Amino acid sequence: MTESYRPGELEPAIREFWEAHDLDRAESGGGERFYCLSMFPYPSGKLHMGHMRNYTISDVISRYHRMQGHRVLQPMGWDAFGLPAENAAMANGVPPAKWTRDNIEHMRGQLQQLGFAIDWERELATCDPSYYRWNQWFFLRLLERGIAYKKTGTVNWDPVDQTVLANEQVIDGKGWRTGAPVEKREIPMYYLRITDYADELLESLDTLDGWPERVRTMQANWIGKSEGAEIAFACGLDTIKVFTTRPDTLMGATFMAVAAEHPLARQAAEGNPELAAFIAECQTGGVSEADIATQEKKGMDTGLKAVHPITGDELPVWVANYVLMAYGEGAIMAVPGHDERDFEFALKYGLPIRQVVSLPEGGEYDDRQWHDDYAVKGGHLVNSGRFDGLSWSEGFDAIVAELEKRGAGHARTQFRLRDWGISRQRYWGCPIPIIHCPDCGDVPVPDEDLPVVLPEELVPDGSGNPLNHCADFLDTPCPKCGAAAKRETDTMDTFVDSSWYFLRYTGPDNDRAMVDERADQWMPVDQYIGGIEHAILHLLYARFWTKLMRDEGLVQVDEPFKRLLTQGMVLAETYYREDESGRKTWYNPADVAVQRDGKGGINSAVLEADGQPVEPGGIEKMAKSKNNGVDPQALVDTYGADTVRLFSMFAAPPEQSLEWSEAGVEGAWRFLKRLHAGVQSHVAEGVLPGRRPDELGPAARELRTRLHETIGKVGDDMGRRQTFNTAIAAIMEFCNELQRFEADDEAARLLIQEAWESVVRLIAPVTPHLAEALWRDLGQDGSVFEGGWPRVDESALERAAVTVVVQVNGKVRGRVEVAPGADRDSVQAAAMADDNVVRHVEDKTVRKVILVPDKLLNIVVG
RNA sequence: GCCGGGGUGGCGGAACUGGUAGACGCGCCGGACUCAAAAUCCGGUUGCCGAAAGGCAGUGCGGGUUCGAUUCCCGCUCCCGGCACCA
Repeated sequence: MTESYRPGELEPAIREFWEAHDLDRAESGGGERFYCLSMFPYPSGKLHMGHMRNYTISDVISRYHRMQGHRVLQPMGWDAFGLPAENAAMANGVPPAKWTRDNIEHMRGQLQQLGFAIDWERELATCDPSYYRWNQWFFLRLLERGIAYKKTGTVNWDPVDQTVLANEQVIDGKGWRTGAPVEKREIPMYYLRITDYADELLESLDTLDGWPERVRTMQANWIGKSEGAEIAFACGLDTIKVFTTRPDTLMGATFMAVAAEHPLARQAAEGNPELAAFIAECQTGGVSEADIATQEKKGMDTGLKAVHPITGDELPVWVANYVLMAYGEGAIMAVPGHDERDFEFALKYGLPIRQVVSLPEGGEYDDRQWHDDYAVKGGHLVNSGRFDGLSWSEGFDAIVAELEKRGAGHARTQFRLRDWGISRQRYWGCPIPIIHCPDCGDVPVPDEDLPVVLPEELVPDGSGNPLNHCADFLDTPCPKCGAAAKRETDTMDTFVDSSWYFLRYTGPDNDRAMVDERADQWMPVDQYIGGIEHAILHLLYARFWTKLMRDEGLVQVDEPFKRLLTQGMVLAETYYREDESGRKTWYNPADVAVQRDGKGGINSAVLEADGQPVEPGGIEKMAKSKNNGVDPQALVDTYGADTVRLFSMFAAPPEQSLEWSEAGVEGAWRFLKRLHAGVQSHVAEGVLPGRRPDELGPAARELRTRLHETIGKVGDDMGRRQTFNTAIAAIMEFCNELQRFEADDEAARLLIQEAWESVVRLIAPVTPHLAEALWRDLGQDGSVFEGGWPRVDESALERAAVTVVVQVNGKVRGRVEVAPGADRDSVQAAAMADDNVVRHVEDKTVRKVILVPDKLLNIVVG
């Protein structure tokens, strides 16, 4: 009588065993160090499927490396500051600190139930003063070095709540709570000079060969290095400076456009109420680039004239809403002939459009209809006076040289990347350690007074930062002169917190330094895993911060993350009902019963609670707004952690989005039951640990070949390719073969023992609890994670014959068995013994025969 | 709008360097076991034609390169991620 698989009993017992043997500690064990890091979670309340997936990937990689004999660090912490805690506080009246810490408690318990080999002694939370004091300390160093500086920046302003809004809180140009049209407002903020590092951040992308190409491309485009020219246009007594990537088109500049915030626009508006009104109109709406880039292009003539630096022509100066103050100089020379946005604007306002570069592919230029060819770099200059006939690149150089001669411009490199504004007008964040003194100005908090501790009992109400009304925090003597002064109430962008947490994990207990020598021992992170949505901002800031810490002499690494895996999103079906006013109520998929037709399509969906129908709303990213988050906890309770882990690794490759499916979880559960039963039935006949078979019959030899092919494939999939879905598929496939195999002698039983020992080790990174239990059932001592990774026996891979596919004109017509390495003529001869092949070849002339050795033969006839 | 990625059976996906399209799993169909059901086990399952052998079509759409294209190239389309204050 064999035991059945009961994860509810098995899993906690196995976790106790791990804990008793200290298996999850990074410092335990020997071997090379391997730092496996997952993006730490925001403690939003409950673990969601995205977390589950992220940490399972990380755990599979960690355990795989542990089995390779490495000393693995897999830490965990909490990205604990941020907006959702303030929103929860407004909704429930609970201070963000309490809400956050309660969530951490709950989520830590959930993570522990999933059996992740996390070194919990290194746990950290960014809202703890012991962590954020080092944000403050380092900020002061950056201030000393001139990397941190103060200037104004544009924010979304809700005129009713009198508060700054995050981009997320601006919906269709209106405040999310008040519905009031949002305004742009200029306020003073602290910035970090990330642009000083733009070149290095761009160039060292080339060294990151363990990163996905798409992430490197996105970062390179974000940094956006472009070679061009800075050109000065005289405008009365002022000068309008512009940057252009196409100085070769200078002779086609027909007007100038400046941002609404540009000083010249302001100046021109003083005597021009119509223009002032237009500029005010430009001040409405959100500040996000997506909003600005999609809004209708609008502009107004300022009446000012700029002088073309070469022709001396007067160009009208317009204010245009598509010119960004934050990019370049806040002004452009408009070349409608060769820039799509300028073209569209010129067409709308009847401004001249002039072709100055011929089309590279020839063809007619039509100034009523834009074609993408007009912006292509190529062709030669036309309508450009003495520059006519030069190629576009010769024209580029000649015009820049001419501008330099006249003192009106020079070649320049421009980055799209802007300096990083880190000030947030919010309570639940790391206080910026500055004191404002009426006499001394902005005074840095002295190091010995750090940390500036955030009061934790405040409850924000939506109308601004409660720190502004908290006298205990606000009032403090000036460190310089001792006079009454006020603390800065802005807090830091939470991206600051997440830009160096991976360094703190290496020495979280150090209360005298930000990091110590242990950082250099563990860094760089060997494997980083996180959502693709972080491909640009977080990863760029973390790279930047690492370089800042390097330049401060705190660490030696240039780049923090050697290898990066960007996991896809977790998606789920959405369901809703619409009321008369068109307002949608979203229902959680777990509460909806779906009837499917015979072919698998959805017939009907009803809410289980009332049996009434709900509408399917499509498959979307699991999110609160659509109420389609599936709680992993319920699944863990039903099936155990191993089943949920197995499904989430099996359902899709890690980089792709994953559609949640309860039915798929059932499949994973069935496989584990079969695996358990298979091992048990072998064990029931007696275990034979450590012995290997020799003399095997043909069927057994084939099974052993398949076993060692599987070991090779799974190792490659888990290590090099990181396609855990195909690794699991290969294990399942082999198990199917193994369970069909019947042992008829001692050697075959030894093979079955070898096979189960190998299967258990191959699956161990994915389903660690079950694997650990089965390892012991197979008569092994100690932990499966200390038992090593199975080795491929090369001699088992040799086969007597291979199957070669035979094609005629590219269509499969047969298969032949030949000796490995058989040459073209002998494979062709074998193929001509196949009736079906002969039928397609006879009566025709063989024109060509192509052999892909051991795989395919294509006979081309005609 | 700009940058990046994706689209393959009823569904999730596989096919790694241009070489058998659909591995593995789900679902469905049939069968075994059972008084019955569940669980489990066995078989089938891209579509069309065919009793079968086999044939034809087929990887979002339109074209191209090649003996051979899911894979490479050109054009389109739809979906997803990011766009600097969501994290």
